[in-house]
Amino acid sequence: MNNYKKLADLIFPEITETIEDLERRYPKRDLPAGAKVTRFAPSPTGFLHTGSLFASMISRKMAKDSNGIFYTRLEDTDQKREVAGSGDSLIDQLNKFGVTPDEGYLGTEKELGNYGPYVQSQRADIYKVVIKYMLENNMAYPCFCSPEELSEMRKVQESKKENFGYYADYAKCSKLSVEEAIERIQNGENFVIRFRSQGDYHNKVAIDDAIRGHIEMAENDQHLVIYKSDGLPTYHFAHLVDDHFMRTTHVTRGEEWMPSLPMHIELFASMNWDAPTYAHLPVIMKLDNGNRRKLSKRKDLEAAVSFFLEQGYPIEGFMEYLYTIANSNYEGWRGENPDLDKDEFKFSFDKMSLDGALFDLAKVQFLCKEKLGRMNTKTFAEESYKWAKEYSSELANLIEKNQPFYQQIVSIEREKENPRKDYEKYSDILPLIKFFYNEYYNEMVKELEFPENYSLENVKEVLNEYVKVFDLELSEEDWFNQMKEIATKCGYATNRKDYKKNPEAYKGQVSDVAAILRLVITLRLQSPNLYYVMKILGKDEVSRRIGLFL
RNA sequence: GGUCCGUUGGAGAAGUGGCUUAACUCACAUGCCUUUCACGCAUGCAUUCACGAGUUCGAAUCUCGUACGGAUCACCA
Repeated sequence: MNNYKKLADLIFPEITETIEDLERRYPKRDLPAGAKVTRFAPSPTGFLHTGSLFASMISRKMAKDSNGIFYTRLEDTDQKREVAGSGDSLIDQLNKFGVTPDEGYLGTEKELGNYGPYVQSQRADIYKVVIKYMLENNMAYPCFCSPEELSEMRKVQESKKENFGYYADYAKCSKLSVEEAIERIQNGENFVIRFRSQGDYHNKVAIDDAIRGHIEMAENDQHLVIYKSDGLPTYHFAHLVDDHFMRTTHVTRGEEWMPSLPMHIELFASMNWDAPTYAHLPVIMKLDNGNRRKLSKRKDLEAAVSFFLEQGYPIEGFMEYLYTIANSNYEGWRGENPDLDKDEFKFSFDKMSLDGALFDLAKVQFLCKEKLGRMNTKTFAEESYKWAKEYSSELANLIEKNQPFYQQIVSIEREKENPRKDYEKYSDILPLIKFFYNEYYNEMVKELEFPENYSLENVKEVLNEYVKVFDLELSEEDWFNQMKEIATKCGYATNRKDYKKNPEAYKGQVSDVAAILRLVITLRLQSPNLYYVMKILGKDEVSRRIGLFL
């Protein structure tokens, strides 16, 4: 037995499986030509980030468009940062946005597929098989350097203006003999395992990125840690092993990973494995004091996907926005195909921009207003109720009290060519429809004040005239003719042109007459079409409200 | 400090040497329509593509330099 093997057996005596065993256990996937296998691999450190949703949405779409597989994997190798329960909420939120995995981690104790386990902390033995192999072949070695030594080393490098890290002559433990390593381990010293890089910083590696095209970077020469003292692998090593054995073809991830690309390339090459195709996605940005920076969960509400859920932005509208920043030709396609499902659009990597888009809430709002405005009444009522049950008990109670009434309210100026678009999110509903409900009206009415240009006498005069002819059975046209008659009687112009021509001759115009009625009935200067509002409130309630003022 | 990436209006962008007097979408402004608001319609909003130099009959598009912005350099992912 050679000494490398002895070292490997000393560290991992329990591991008897080989790489070949793993290759057999996780065979190449049987998929149609060109099918992409993609993944979303979050760490359970909090809630779903908008940038992560963006990346996972693209991964899923790429797989779907090619009849491939999109799977999820939980990267929980950092126990310190782990937030209990966040794995489940990650999956839950992903599903809410329609980014549903075909395979993989589906929540605690739930997974689907033959390439698992899909939770990294449960894959320790798999990683160990590969590390043992690397140890046996002197591709990796134990390192006994303490954190203090390492930070000391970094200070030296900083002062000498050299590259930071564990490489070349700085890689002290790479120079240790196997015999010495064995001895120190037998003495119970703490250690990690590092990859023995063969790279030379002065050479270049050529890499093809699916989005950025051909790039050249310096070769990796860092002896990175692959196995931590807690027995778990680092990200880089888990990426190598998992994406190989899960047979990932395309790794789509944020551009913050670009600098570690040479490292990953070397890792794959050292094992003689084909590296996946990489696609480094632009990061969504935000303007902060004139500078762009990454959307930050700490500073920006929009960075957490839960914000949009809580506010009640319609999922479809929000995803529409993500699509427009993902592929530059999407908006044009949407313009030509307003009625097709967005899934029918085919994504391509070369229509992705290279620098990150500034997150544009105004555009999200526009798209959401579009979606909500064009929903039919039934869907709108259902969806808003679904939202209310989860996020606004106040609205939910109101709806439950009288569902048909609620449907009528939200049906105003809906299901027509140019529908009304006054909601951008479900949380906008309640404040805008409160006045329909007596319990709110009776409270709010106490605070009503007429604007200066409506004197008390004028208000009374108009209301008195209206009471005389009050009739809700009329057609909209006849109803409006009543308004005009009242206008004439009380000294208002019946149309805008007359008033503009000779403003001195009138108290105002019909719109002022309508405004008086509107104020009394809705307590607001703006409301949906008054005629419909009154019809929905009904004769009794409308006369009650007018009566209150007279 | 090293390395990599990027730079077309307020935002997203099209454009890859002449068809560009720089598409389209959002925002903004003005006007029209209108019982208010929202909708809708119309018009306006980069004489110029970060800057400088070069190549060319011709450059937003090619080359070089400068500036600016971003990412990253952990036993975090």
